[in-house]
Amino acid sequence: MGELQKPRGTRDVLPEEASRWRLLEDRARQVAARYGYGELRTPLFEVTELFRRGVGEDTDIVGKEMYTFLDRKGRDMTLRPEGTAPAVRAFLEHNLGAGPQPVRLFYLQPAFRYERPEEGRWRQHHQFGAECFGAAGAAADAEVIALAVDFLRTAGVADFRLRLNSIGCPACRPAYRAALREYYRPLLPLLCADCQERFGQNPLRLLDCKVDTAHAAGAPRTADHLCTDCREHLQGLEALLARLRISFDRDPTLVRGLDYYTRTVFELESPRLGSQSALGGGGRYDGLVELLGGQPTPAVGGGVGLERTLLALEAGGAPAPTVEPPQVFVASVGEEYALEAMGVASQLRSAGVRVITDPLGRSLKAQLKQAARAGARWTVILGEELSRGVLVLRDMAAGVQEEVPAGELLTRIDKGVV
RNA sequence: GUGGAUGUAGCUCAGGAGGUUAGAGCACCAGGUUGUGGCCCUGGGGGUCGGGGGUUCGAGUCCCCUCAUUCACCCCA
Repeated sequence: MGELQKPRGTRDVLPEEASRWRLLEDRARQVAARYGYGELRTPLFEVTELFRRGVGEDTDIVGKEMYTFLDRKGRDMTLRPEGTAPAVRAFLEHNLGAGPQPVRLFYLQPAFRYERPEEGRWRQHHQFGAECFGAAGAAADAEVIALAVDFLRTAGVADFRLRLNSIGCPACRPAYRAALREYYRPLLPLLCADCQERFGQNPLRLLDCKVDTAHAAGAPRTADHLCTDCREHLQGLEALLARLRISFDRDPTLVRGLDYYTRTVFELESPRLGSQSALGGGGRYDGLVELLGGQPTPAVGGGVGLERTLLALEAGGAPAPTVEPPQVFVASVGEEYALEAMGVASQLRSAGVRVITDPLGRSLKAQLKQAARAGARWTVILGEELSRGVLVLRDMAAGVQEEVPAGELLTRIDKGVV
């Protein structure tokens, strides 16, 4: 390795892999269109304050994972670590709340988090996300979840699990939080160091402690402490998912690390991915729009990680899509015909044919080898017969060739290639 | 951020408990065919042995540091 390497936790996508990416992105756009979501493109960076307020000061993302820098005028900026806060900002900045509701937006974009990289977790990753503003009912939750599930299915991910929970709302969460504290207080000395901290800051996250699941198992359950509205919302969502034939597991320990969620939270996970198993996730965030300065607006959203989707596809043995090979290789015999080759190639390209030539002045033998390797259906050979106005057209698969008048080349190829 | 593993050609890997010019297969290039590919034969180009420092007469091989990857934790996409 040289001294100049890509930054830690980032990846290069070479042509072969890029075709996988294009396919996946196409699928994402198709699915978004089928659900009526319009594409949103926001800047790669935002003022840091947006994430501090939007994502939450106590979260891991804001606390230790942001790529933050001062610009030349000393303004505090951050590479976007997630998509929801910028979407809300754009929703407000363009006053989308004034138009027809709900407002449905999707994005296909990178996000940046300063974490320790490993397989499945990178410092720059890409998300397909969807946000729905202005719909308070469970139908919107179901729609966003269905969209994410639909995307994974359309992409070809064979098996994944949907986990679902409700973490309540400002009306019922305080009481639940208090109940949790009451339960955990006597256990406090037994908890892991992280959990001792969580106890004070965000007791809900005590639930997804993996160090000691025994404690969480006996803890008060969210479902038993939801207010009537939240309980009905969750029941409504479950009924809708059942109607959509989307199976799910209720998981009372599912909390998620972002502060803005209310009621519904969900995660999609793959059994094939090892420790970074979440393919996607999301939830409802009814308080966020107001928190960022707008009118109270219910909203729900979610995202799916593209890298992890690709990993799950490969783990599931999905075949790699092929790069489109050239249709024609134009070969020439000797330097004197190299110019002619460029001309013929140019003419074919104007007609929309995918053509390559040999820029290295190699032997005909080597050129045919290149043609075969590149997967060209035809090889055009230019040599002395050009003086008679003909060239040689070789069918690479069949291994046969014939002389063709130069003027008929395009029609011959068209017939064969189409 | 914590703990562990790994790091030799483009790729997959050999290099017995330090010893002379670091190897193989595949890939790449050329020749065998003065104008013809996929097979075969012959030859060739490629390596700061991840990087730096140290021990030693001598280090790919031992020690330290560092970088990268990877496994788990943490967290999430």
